[in-house]
Amino acid sequence: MAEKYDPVELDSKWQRRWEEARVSFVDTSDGADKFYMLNMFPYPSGSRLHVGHGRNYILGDALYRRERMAGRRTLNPMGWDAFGLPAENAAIASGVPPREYTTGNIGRMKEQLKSLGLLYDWSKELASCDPAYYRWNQWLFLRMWERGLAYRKTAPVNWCPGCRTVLANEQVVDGRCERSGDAVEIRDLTQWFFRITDYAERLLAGLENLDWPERVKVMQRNWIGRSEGAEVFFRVDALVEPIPVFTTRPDTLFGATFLALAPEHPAAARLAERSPVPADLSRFIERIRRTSRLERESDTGEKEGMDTGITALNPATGDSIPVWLANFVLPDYGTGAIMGVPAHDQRDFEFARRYGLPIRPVYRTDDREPDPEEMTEAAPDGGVLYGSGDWNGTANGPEAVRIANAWIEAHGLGKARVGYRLRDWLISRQRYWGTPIPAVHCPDCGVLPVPDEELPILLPEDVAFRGVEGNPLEQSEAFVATSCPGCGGPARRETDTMDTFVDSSWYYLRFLNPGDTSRMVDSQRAAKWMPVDQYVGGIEHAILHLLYARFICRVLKDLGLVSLEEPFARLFNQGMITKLNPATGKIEKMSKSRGNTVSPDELITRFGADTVRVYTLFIGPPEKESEWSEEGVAGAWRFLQRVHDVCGRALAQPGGDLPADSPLTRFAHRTIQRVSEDARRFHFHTAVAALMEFQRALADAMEAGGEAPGTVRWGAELLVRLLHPIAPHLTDEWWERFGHRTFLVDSAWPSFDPALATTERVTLVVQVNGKVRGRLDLERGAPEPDALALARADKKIRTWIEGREIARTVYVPDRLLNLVLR
RNA sequence: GCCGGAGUGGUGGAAUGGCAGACACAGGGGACUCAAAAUCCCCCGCUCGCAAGGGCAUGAGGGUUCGAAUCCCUCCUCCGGCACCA
Repeated sequence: MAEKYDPVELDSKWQRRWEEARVSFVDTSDGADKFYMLNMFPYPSGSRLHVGHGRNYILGDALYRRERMAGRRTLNPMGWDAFGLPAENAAIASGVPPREYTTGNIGRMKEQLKSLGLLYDWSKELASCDPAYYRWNQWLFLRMWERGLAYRKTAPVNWCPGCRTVLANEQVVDGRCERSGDAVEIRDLTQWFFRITDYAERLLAGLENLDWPERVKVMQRNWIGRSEGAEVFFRVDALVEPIPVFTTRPDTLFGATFLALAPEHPAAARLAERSPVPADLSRFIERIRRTSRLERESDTGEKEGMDTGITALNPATGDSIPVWLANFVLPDYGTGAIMGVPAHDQRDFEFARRYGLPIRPVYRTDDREPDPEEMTEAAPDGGVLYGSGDWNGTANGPEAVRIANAWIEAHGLGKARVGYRLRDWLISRQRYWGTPIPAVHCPDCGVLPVPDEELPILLPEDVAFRGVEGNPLEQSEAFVATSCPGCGGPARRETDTMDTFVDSSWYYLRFLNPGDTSRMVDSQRAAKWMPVDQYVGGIEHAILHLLYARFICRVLKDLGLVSLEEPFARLFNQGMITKLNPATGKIEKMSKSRGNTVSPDELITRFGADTVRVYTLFIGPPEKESEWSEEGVAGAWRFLQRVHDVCGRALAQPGGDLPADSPLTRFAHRTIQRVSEDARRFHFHTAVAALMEFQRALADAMEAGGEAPGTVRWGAELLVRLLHPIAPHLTDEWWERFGHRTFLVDSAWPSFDPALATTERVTLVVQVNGKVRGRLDLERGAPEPDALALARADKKIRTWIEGREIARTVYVPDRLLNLVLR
């Protein structure tokens, strides 16, 4: 009987050995056979990892080990997305300084990752809160500023009263702060932005050839939200300059019966002044502006507006049309002003009906002109243009838009234009724990960039958090007081810090030269190692992080630092782990706040890391969500016990030569094929199933005897090799006991002989009229006549075909014979 | 509302045009044991039948095909994303 399987001892033994041998170290100055594998770097939170987090890392490590065994020089680095609000909130709650808090969390989290047997190249570890890292955020910011890609503007912004900071649009979910859940207010503040909209077209085009999940690409496409149309100028009484309007339907220009501006529109206040009812309009503007984003968005049905009493000119018809202010016109999309075409736009229709504005159809079908009086909703697309001058008779569609655009341009009334839903990236945060923005405010010279030589602008560490209102950096006179880089006079530093998504938008490059003090990116190493070949992380980053990273990579390309636009060649999003929430009685995503977490720590102590890994990978297809089961863990444990046991018995067998052809060797080759294909698709759950079957076959063969000497031993060694990416500790142990002196990650992934990955005999399914009526055992590759003869002779099948004519046979060799009667 | 994805035993799931339910979990039975634990073996979709065997079954309905969980159409449900985007 083999000795007891003691996983805890094996865990510590092999984790120590791997670390001592620096088994995961990669020299990135050499790019030969490179494979860059990357898990999204985590935020080092104060709570322990649960098995839901574990899935991401275990999957990554299995892929990494498998890629190593396939012979690639695989880089698998890890770092820390270490800036962010929780550390600052902890400082406010408990007084622990953010750096101390963060450093402590990193230490604990690193130990936890190691306890799962994950092999990261820790020599490249980085943390975004390290000045050696964030100084390059500042450097990048300055380069972007020089190029007009970073700029300041006063804008109505999303303000989270709970976090006391501005949020990006992406961080507002259902009108609430994605982090704290507070209702978001609208405030006017001067903020720093990155001009991501300049890159909208390139970001959209780049999606085409990415090997990414389709759903993520679709989400990004929708987020960028490209639409083709035209910008048309409307002359307005009482204003000198015309109001530009963006429309995707320039072909309906003759049907525009009113103009509507967002209350936030720059011209709205001036229109109010010159209107017959200035006070009413001012109140309306104020009321809409103060409305929180939540209310304005939840208010989907209520379209509200106010007539300015001023008129504009429809440039196509020459008619006077009223100018309104309306709450459904968004200030930050298009031009913040629309032409209202009630006959052909549902929103405009509802607005026109509510306020009695004229409705003028411009498309008709089959000689029937729609009667505005009878319309209950905007007309559906279709028909041909009428009442539209030269455009009359054109069918609804792209051609009509083309004709309209040409006419508008020819008459100098506007131009064809592409609009995007995407808005510029607001990067200012009125918080402490982030990268200081390297700008200086001088009373004489204005806002000036910090000279490169002064970088990094260090975050002061002696700042008070408890009982402090506003941005803590403003409290630090030592930080704020400086001299102007222009005139040398007294000046004040910018106290906003950068959104932490800036940190995570280029860290994948920094793993190639983490300690480099002379430059942000090592272009030569980047040329050798980029792109990341396989990126693994949660679907929750489908838009934010992944879009920003693709943007910054393009900026770095334009700066000449890298030569590629797409940083992540392949992306994989693992599904969440769910579990019953005792509070709600529902199956929900595992999270600390829901109180339904399972800690890997206890499981590792009881069963060892390999059991946690096997079960996590076995639980289901990794791209889907899966429910955690305590009982399932025990099943994984039993499997590893059996592997241990079968290896123990195989050790007593003679080792040696490649075994001869036998049922077991054929099953083994088939298993290599299955596991290899499954691993390529990340389907470790079916790979584990195949290995469970193989383990059983091996044990049965041992029991039965009859295999040639050496075959069983060879099979056990094969089992250990195939199982290594999934259960590394147990398998490295047995690899050593079997007399090998290498680590399994440094051994070759087994290859199979296609001729042996099949059985010699096959079970042929015999169908009669498509229904299974029997099975035949015959030699692989048997010709159809042989199979047919056997089928006719079969007693069971005969009863089904007796006395009837076979009209047709369908024969799929080695699989199926279908007899179609009559 | 629009755009994606999914729906298979008691449960997680397998099979992506060719034997539906691999592999597990739970459950039932048995072996070993003084006993228990552990371990091992057998059974395990529904239904008719003593049995041999038959019928039904992959959310619902229809279609294509010799053959459909898989492809197509309509509908239902659930999950995710977006949502006055002009």
